Amino acid sequence: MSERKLASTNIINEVFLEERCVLNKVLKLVSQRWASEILLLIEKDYTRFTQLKAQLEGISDMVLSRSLTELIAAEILTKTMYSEIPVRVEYRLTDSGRELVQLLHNFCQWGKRYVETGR
Amino acid sequence: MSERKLASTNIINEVFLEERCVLNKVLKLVSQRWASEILLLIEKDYTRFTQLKAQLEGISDMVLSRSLTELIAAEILTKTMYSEIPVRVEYRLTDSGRELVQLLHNFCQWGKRYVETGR
DNA sequence: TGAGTAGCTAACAAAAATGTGAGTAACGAT
DNA sequence: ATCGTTACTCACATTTTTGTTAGCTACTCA
Repeated sequence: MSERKLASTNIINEVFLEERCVLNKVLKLVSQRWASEILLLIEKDYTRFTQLKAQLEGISDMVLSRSLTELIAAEILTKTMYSEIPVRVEYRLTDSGRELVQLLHNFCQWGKRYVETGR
Repeated sequence: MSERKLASTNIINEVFLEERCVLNKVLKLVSQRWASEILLLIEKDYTRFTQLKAQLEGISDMVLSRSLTELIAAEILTKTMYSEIPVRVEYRLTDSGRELVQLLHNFCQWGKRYVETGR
């Protein structure tokens, strides 16, 4: 309590882990709230903003938008805008995104076998 | 700003996702800070508290202890205490834990192929 | 002119995750 | 009697994640 830290230990630890194994970056990405569901929905062909929003009860425009932006930055999704009226925007999985979704399905199966016991 | 929420939207959304697919519970578990590294270290036979701590630069006793407790609660790890002097405690993977670690290796490989491009 | 549609964004607030610092137990060695 | 060891635990502070509210654009239809 005597001195202040210049960089938060929180970040130092995060960097330590991310440099130790890229796994930690991957987990951070997909474990963000809504991220995995968004990927699964897009895989099932819910490719538009409004379609995703309709499936994700409780999400706000802003939160959905922020999540999509992060997945695009990670090159897991692409965004295509069509000059129609009103505007149409489609989100799709990249090749790496498609592979990632397969890994998510594996986690899901693991969970069904070992977790599936109430909250 | 006019009214208070009885249950936080945060929790409502979390429950929505966890009920939608067990995947969300699994991700939450393994994406907790240090969790994946702890599992990988135990797989490599760093089974004691002090051994783990020595490998995880920057972690405090309390944080390591909390992480281990959560992994035990999820039945991914077991804890065995030996009445020696001083006390010896060993953490080991359960069967489901061993399977989970395999899935983590897959994620790691995905990351090596597609992320591995600086922070 | 006013309402509706699709898809956003910024500033801020609430909540959860993560970390700190000090303390504990039980025993052996000095 | 005090120190060192291993393996913790508690109350609380900090930082990050997640959500809220109120906007905006650009165009169409009535």
